Amino acid sequence: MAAKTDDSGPVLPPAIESAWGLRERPPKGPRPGMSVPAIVDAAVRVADADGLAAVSMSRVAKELGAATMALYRYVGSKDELLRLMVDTGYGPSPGPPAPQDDWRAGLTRWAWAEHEVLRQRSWLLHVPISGPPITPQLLGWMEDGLRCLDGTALGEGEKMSVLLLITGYIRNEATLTSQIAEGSRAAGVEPSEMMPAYGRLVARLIEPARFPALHRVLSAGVLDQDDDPDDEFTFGLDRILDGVEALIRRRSG
Amino acid sequence: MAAKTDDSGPVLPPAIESAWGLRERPPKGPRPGMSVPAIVDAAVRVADADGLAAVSMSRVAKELGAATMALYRYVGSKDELLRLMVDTGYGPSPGPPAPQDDWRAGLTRWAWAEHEVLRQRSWLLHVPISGPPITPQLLGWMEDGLRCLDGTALGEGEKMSVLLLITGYIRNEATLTSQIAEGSRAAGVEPSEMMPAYGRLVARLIEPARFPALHRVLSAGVLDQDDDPDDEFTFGLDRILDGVEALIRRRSG
DNA sequence: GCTGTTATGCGTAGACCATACGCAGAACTA
DNA sequence: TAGTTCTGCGTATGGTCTACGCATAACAGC
Repeated sequence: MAAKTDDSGPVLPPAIESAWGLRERPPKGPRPGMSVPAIVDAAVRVADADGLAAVSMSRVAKELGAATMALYRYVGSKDELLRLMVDTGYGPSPGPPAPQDDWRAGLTRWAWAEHEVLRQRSWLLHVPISGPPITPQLLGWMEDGLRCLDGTALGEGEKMSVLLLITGYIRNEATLTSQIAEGSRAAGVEPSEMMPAYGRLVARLIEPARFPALHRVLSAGVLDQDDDPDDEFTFGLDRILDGVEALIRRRSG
Repeated sequence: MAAKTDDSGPVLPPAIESAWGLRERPPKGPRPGMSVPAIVDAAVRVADADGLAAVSMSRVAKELGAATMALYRYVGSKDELLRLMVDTGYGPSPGPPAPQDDWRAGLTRWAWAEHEVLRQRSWLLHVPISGPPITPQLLGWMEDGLRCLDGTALGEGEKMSVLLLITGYIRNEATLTSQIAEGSRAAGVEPSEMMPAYGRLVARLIEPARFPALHRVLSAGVLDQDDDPDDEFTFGLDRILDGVEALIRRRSG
């Protein structure tokens, strides 16, 4: 977590302060042989290649040709490194909404951008997040999302709530999708066969009398057709945006 | 993950089959000194008391007065134990909707039930879930949720999607809430002071010119008032249900 | 240029963790 | 009674994070 408090408020770990550019190198002592960004980049490279589980301090150090313990001069703990990895992994935010976009078009574009990041870097979903965002790029994403709601009749608190709602949805959807992908790889099943296999398994386990609704869903073959995962994403997103739209209309009227 | 496949489809790990009551004790050999449920209960007890991080095989074994390796006669791996812990941790599902409830009232009650479970057992959120539910109680929750949508004009696939949307929202909301609680404990800050402290920290970090929308939210004091977390939950849930309602109306009309 | 201060790189070691393997003995069948 | 099979679990392997302390490098001030 972030934060001990002193008179000037909560205090950031050194490595995160340096991500904000708030830290100058002390004039004395030997020149550092590495840098926080180099370490974070190496860790991200490992995660991209072999998944988050492969990210150990020794593996990252090896990637850099350094000794394990050398890293601890730059990051306070592995948790801190993970936080910085998330910031780098998300990358720069997609930018403010285009001028011609209304709030819905803007948020949709924003949502797809996050969706795309999580699709390409599913290890981001496995990082145990331990608090609200405090790193520069993540706050950039938040800023750009909030801007989409500029000009709506929502209160500031409501804008934040809406954004939380949407980003939560995106993460959740991405988590489910990546679980299917990882599960199919682990079981050696074609990704397209994963949900049908799951459906058959559940059908064998449940008694129709005790699980009538579930049985009906399975009988309808819902899990057998492998529809485009993007359709599923669009479905949920549209439901949520419909709900937000209803709220905005109420506030406007 | 679940599943190797043979002719009869995916196959369950033994301990999970036994959770479905599909396994009789072999007639030979010494009588087992423990049981899968006893192990799972002990693990749940540890998680309830000291969090998921405290759940190690040796700690669970100690809880039972057994040797670490003895557990592996009952569960195939720690992952399997975690899966069973989730099933036990969720507990029995809240039951089918009351007859007088419409879909919205039913789903609202269902959502609050899951919300309550996750509030009391926040370690459930930290279990890395590795696939769709295959344990009895979890499928019971799914069944009861689906039943709330019986009688609506939604297709079976849409019902499932709606349920996924809602349960994802609940988990997400609970995750955020528990992060605040855990963060405040870790930092030694009053829970009610957590978000204000976060607000002050971000306000110090960001330049208003580069983060105008975020700055506006902070200036509005959104994070300073500690509103009832239940209100936040209600807000998001109502947004989503509004969206679902719009869909149902469209399908009906 | 010398000395004191401070930071870096990193080796060692400790405290955990999951779990593969194999053996002794218990409880059943034939 | 002999054979089979399953349980309990001791031992050992290889992995994790990270606390600590030492040698060395680079600067500041005299």
